[in-house]
Amino acid sequence: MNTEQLLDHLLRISDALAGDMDRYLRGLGLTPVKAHLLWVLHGSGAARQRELATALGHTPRHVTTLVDELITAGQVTRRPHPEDRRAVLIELTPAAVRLLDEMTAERTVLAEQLFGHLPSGERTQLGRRLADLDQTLAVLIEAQDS
Amino acid sequence: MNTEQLLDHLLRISDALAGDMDRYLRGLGLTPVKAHLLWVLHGSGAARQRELATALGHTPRHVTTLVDELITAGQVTRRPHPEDRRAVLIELTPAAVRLLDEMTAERTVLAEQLFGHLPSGERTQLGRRLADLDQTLAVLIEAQDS
DNA sequence: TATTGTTATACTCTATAACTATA
DNA sequence: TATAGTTATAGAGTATAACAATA
Repeated sequence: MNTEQLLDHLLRISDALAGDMDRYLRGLGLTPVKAHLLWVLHGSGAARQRELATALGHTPRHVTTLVDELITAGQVTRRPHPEDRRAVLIELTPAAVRLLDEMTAERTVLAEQLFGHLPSGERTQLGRRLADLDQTLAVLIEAQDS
Repeated sequence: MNTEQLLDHLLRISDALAGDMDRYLRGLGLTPVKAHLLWVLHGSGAARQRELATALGHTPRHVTTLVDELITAGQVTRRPHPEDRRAVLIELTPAAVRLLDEMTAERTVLAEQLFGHLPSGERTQLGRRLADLDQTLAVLIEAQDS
């Protein structure tokens, strides 16, 4: 098997995975960016919109829109920052926490479907390869950015 | 290494790969769909817009827009279908053929950067795993669609 | 003077529907 | 009556710039 065939497989897998994720998120009424925003909040607890914008790599203006829509959907709340009257704090609602739990469970199922049948030794080996690829790509992209 | 860690790596690789492709295509003045359209033409030769719409999974209306823009960019031409006066035939220009050649070369380089260092035996083994994943995902997605 | 977030505006990508010319 | 493609229109997602309130 030559390197181009390997890349070909990898690209097809990426496409399928991304498409699958997108469909799943749409089914929950989330765009990929909104889901990302919820995950960021899940990890950090309450956050300013400015912080969310930085974490997501989007404009503050865009975060305003996202937060507005997530509030309408009942997944986050906005409240004044106790110490900085310019800022607001965004927090997950209990409904969003439940949603994220469900997404985590779904992800566990997918992981099991994809890799569950591999014997432990092969899992380890595949893990090494994937970590390696992950790393190589990060380096390549870093290099391009400069 | 557990299955979730494997999925985690795979998702990060997918993201990086998709982002990298997108940036590269933007640099060439192409959106992912336009690049796809050019590849379809590369494979099929001249084609009707209706055929392109089906191949890309998009609406005929959208193909009209894409073709308009690709004509402006000098990458395809539109000419009347010789036998069906309702239809038009879309063809690649020599400039587009050169562009696709360049993209192919770029892809070869990436494949080599990602997998070139692997000894042949490990390449074969990784190839099997990836083909397997590819297949598993296809089955899962098929199942969801029904 | 700098920062947080919002109002106003616009651009890109994609979709639906109605229509014209032809089969 | 059905098909190929276009005109008209609209929606989602994202960006820039100008601005108000606060630091």
